[in-house]
Amino acid sequence: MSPGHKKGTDMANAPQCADCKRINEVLSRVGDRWSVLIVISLAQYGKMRFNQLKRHLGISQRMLSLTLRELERDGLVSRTYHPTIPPKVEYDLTELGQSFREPVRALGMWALENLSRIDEARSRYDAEAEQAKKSA
Amino acid sequence: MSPGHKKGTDMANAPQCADCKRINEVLSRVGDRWSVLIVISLAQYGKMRFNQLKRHLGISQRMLSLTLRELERDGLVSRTYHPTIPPKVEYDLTELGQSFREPVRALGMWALENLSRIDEARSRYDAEAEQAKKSA
DNA sequence: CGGGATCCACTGGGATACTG
DNA sequence: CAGTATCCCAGTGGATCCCG
Repeated sequence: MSPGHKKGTDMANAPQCADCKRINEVLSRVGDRWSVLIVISLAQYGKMRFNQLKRHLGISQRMLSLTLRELERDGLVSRTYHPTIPPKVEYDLTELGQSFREPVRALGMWALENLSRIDEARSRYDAEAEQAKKSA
Repeated sequence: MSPGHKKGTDMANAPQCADCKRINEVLSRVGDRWSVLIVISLAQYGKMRFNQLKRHLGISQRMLSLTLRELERDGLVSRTYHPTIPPKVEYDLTELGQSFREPVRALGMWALENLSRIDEARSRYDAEAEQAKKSA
């Protein structure tokens, strides 16, 4: 397989619990940043073209192409090629991709709602760490 | 900061849309595999000790320690140190961590339900790719 | 037991440059 | 326009050894 882009952990022979392995497997598939962002974009705007996605996401065309292929392979995204000149390719969510929107949105909403709280916790933590360092 | 573990993309000066940046930021925080798995474990079993988590997840102690610190910093996990001999440290979810369970569970459920469908799509895709290669 | 410090391999991912 | 192919660096993360 091409350079870069290979997912999943193997960790020699991880003796972990079956559930974790399962979930791990799952996250390895659709869990990366770009996949999620692509799905969200398509969900929001419908059919999109390659460069349109590229500009919208601020993703390098390498990662876009790689990730789109994976998503197509996983059956979340459909790719339609129009052999015109210049060529035109449109990407869209499949049924499966659509069904993925909900959980993703839930996670996104939580994140948006709690980002500030996380930031607070961080500064608090960092401040305390700073204190601890001074009294050394 | 210590070796390894730094999240987030910068992509030079990504001209992407604000939403995407925001979501990206969010995913950078609590979006990695280990964070999710740790939260799930704690959610399921309650307070857990270091090596207990380690064994349960099949995670290297380096990543466990790193990830736990991040989670504590982000205010999702609490750390209680018992200065006994031998020492005993317990990790648990905070309120914020608890609230994170729901969206995570939603995602997990979707994944579990659709894993087989993804697998199907994959073999289909791979088979077709194989075909295409033969007629070359 | 609960980590910190090192070392090292692999991979994610950006920057070109080239093709159809 | 829609990619593919290279190159290459930085970050991720496992393995080890060590210490209180």
